[in-house]
Amino acid sequence: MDKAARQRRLEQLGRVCRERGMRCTIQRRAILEAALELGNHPSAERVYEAVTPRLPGVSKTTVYRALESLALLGVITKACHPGAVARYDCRTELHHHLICLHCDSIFDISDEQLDALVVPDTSGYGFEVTDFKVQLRGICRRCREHERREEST
Amino acid sequence: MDKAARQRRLEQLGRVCRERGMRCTIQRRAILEAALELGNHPSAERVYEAVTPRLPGVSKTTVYRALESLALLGVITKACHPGAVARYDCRTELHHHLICLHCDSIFDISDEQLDALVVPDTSGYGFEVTDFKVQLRGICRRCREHERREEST
DNA sequence: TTAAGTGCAAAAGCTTTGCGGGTAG
DNA sequence: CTACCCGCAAAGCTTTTGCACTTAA
Repeated sequence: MDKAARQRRLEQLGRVCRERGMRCTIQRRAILEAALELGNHPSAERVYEAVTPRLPGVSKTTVYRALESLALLGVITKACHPGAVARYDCRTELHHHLICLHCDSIFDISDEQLDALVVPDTSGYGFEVTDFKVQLRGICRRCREHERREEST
Repeated sequence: MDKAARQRRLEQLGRVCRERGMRCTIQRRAILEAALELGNHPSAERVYEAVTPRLPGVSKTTVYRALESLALLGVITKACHPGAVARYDCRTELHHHLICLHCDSIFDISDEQLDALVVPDTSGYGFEVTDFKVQLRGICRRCREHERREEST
């Protein structure tokens, strides 16, 4: 994501905060910035590492709380993946995930056909769909190469 | 899932174990049985509770390890959802998930249109897709009713 | 027989909570 | 000014690990 785009996201944060009566603190701004620069579905831990240099002394608690707040505001979203750690997704536009069942990596993928998916009627379940995401599960390049190397020995 | 179906799954376990040189222990059988009876995407904790009465003294460690093994064997799969705890999915046939962003519940949904989804070419990423799943994200009936009740007060 | 699997206890993460003090609006 | 937010420390959960013992094949 380029600098201008990140700038726009920070402005979005300010706007959304005002709308919801939440504060746009330097911590939240810095944490959003760091998450945007990291890009690829960082864990809270990774974000913490990235924020520390630009905001020395920030606490891990704050990172957790800020990410939760940002997700609540809809500025980022919680990512869904197999495994234990919560991961965050900084892209808000519709996109999908390649999930490696071996190393738990997540890769973004954009595809018009996937976007055009027809969401079925879920009113029978009383369920209100707000969003959808396609998970393509399998093995990533790195893990495949690893496996091949092990087989050849 | 009815008794006959569960029986078939236990036989599947035996078969797959033999193929892969893994043992079909009473623990693994009991843990699979418990997971099948629970049905709805149980956490390791829930499975542990369900196994205990039928296999007193089983350790939580074993439940974790057995679920991991069962997933490795492909007898169950790890579910992917937003939130921290690992969840397991006992249905192996193609199906999709309604995910409540509020309470993290997962509901199964079957839909031919979703099943017919065209998996895009991911060879450019070096990624080999083995499986896919559509996540429809939103708010479940219960959480919606909760919200409505709170608003009216 | 014997390698894979299990139980126990303890450690290792990841995440949340309570509280006093700080600060954006 | 004051309600919201932060940092700290400590607790709470889930999950993993090391090791000696057991057991399925």
